[in-house]
Amino acid sequence: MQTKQVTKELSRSYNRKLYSISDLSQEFDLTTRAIRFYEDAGLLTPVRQGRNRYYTLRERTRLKLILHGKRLGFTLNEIGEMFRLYDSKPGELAQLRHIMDKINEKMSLLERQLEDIQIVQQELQEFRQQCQTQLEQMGDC
Amino acid sequence: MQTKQVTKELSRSYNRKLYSISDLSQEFDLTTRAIRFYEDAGLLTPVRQGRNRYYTLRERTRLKLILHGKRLGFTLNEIGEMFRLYDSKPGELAQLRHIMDKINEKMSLLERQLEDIQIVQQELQEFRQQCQTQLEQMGDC
DNA sequence: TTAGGTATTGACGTTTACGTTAAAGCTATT
DNA sequence: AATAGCTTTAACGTAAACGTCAATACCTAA
Repeated sequence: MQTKQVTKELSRSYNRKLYSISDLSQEFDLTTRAIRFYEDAGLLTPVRQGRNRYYTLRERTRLKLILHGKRLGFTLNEIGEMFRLYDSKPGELAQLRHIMDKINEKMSLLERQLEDIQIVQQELQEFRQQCQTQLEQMGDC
Repeated sequence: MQTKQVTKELSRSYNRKLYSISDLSQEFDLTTRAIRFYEDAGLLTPVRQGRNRYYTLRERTRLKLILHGKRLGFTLNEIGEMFRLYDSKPGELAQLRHIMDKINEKMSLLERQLEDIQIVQQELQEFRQQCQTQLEQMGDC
C-alpha cells in the first residue's frame, strides 16, 4: 500500500502514465530479459521505484523505435547511436554539423535498404508469376 | 599450365565466365572466409577444379542476392529458404501452393520493413529539420 | 629450385542479442 | 504464516556469422 502510493506520486510527476516491465513485454511481445538487455545497452532508462523499473511514455516510444530498427537489421549499437544523436544538445556549430552528417549517413543507409527491398521484391514477384502460370496450366489437366 | 587449360575448358562449358574466390571477394568487398561460409550454409555451390573453387555467373548473382538479403536483416537461413523456394521444382500442385504461401509470407515481411523504413526516415527527417533551423538561428549571431 | 603469392581445410576465438536457470525480495491473498 | 505471483540481480549458456591463425598445397617468376 505504501509502495502503491509512492508509485502513484511518481506517475503523477511523469506525465500521468507509467508502464511496468511486464506491461511492455506483453504489449510488444518481448521477454523482460530483452527489455533489461536494452537497458544494459543504454537504450532505455526507466525510472526506479525501489528495485522496480517503471517506464514513461518516452521509454515506450523508444522501445518502439528499437523494434523498428531491429527489423531493419540495425544492431543495438547503431540504434543507440541514433538515440544519442537525437539526445545530443547541438550546442556548438561544429557539433551540429557533425550530427547532420551522421543523420545523412543513416538516411543513405535507409535509401539503400529501400533499393534492396525493391530488388528482392522484384525477384519474388517474378517467381510468383512463374508459379501462377504453372498453376493455371495444371488447372487445364 | 595443365591446370589453366582445364580451367579454360571448364569456363567454356559454363557459359563463358568463371570467377575465382578472390575475384568475388574483391568485387563485393568480402573476405574469402565469408564466401566459403556461405557455401557451408548451402547458399553457394561453386564448381571445383581440383581443390579450387570457381564461381559461375549464377553463383555471382546468388552472392549479390545474399548481400541484398543481409542488408535487409535476413539471416542466412532465411536467404537459403528463399533460394530453395526458387530452386524447387513445382511438380505437384500441393507443393506449388505451399511455395506461393511462402513467397507471400516473405512479401509481407518486406512490406513491414518498408513501413519500418518510412517510420525511421520520418523520425530522422524531423530531427534534421530541427538541426537545420538551429543552424539558421546560429547564423544570425 | 626456391621464394612468393594465392587457395584450401580444419579448428578455435569473438561478438551480438538475448535464453535460461538460480537465488532472493516484495506484496497480495488464502 | 504460508503460498503464489511478480520482480530483481547475477551468472552461465547459446546460435549466428564470421575472424583469425596454422598447416598444407599449388603455381609462377626469378
